[in-house]
Amino acid sequence: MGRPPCCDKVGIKKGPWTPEEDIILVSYIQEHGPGNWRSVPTNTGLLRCSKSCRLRWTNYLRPGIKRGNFTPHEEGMIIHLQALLGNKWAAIASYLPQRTDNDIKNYWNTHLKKKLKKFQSALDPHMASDSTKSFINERRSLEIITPSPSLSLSQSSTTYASSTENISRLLEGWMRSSPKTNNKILQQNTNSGAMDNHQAYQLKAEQDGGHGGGDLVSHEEFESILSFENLNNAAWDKSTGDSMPGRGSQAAANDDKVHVLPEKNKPRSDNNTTPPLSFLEKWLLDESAGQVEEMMELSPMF
DNA sequence: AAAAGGATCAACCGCCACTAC
DNA sequence: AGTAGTGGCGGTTGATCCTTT
Repeated sequence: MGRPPCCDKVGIKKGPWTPEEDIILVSYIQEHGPGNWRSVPTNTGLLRCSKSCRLRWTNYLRPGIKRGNFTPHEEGMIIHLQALLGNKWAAIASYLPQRTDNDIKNYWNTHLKKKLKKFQSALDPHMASDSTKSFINERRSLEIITPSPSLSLSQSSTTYASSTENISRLLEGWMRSSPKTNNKILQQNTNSGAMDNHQAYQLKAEQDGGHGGGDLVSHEEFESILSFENLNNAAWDKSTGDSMPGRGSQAAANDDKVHVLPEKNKPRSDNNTTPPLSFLEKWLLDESAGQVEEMMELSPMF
């Protein structure tokens, strides 16, 4: 007997999410907090599987996600962590809380893998088959005598583009495309309290043409709507008694202690090769992040 | 300008781990 | 201890965009 599907496949919508669906999901989570994904499709009327809702939230909609180009520092962290942990994208993502595991995985597969391959072949054609790990270790032994300045993760995020901005953009485009539907949802959400005053105001303003130029909601304003404080206030602990599962709680604790890996994010117990985290933390944050950066600079092809 | 091929990334799938009963 | 339900993870796919010819 196989495992039953996570949801009834009949009538389940697949494929890219529409702005309308995003709004509904965000509104719901804002009110109830993330978690209990099983009930999300039922309670929202979304024709999506619970997994799909969770994925959409964690990979795209949740606050604190940084999108766009990876900085050299981030690249370095990923290369380093991949060499240490292997393809444990969630574990790697916990060290880069503004990035999702999916993003990191995609970036690795589309960019970094090639870069490293090139770099390895350039170093020594015979080395092409050597593992990234040995390469990194070699670099480490070379660089350890020239320690880099300490790095704080916060400094890597000057070009912060949170999902709140994504959503505000989304709202912007959405309002233009289907004002009728939007009016309906606006009313529903406003009535149900799922949308707060600011959101309602924003939608209304857009509809009234008040933002002719298509200005975005100010970052601070929108951030406050979807901030973790709000989510916490809303119903965080209602969900499962958990703090936000997975990387969310990381983002919430994203100030200066991001390198504390939550229990659920720790590599699975079958991965016994993972070095102690304290070691990793120290190494990555104090020492090595800059090393790979330098490595990038060393090679004209990076 | 159009076609072909490559790159990118959002989303899906299947499996595993954890938890409650 | 066994089972079912749920969430989380990593691999993969496929649609779309971009670049090259």
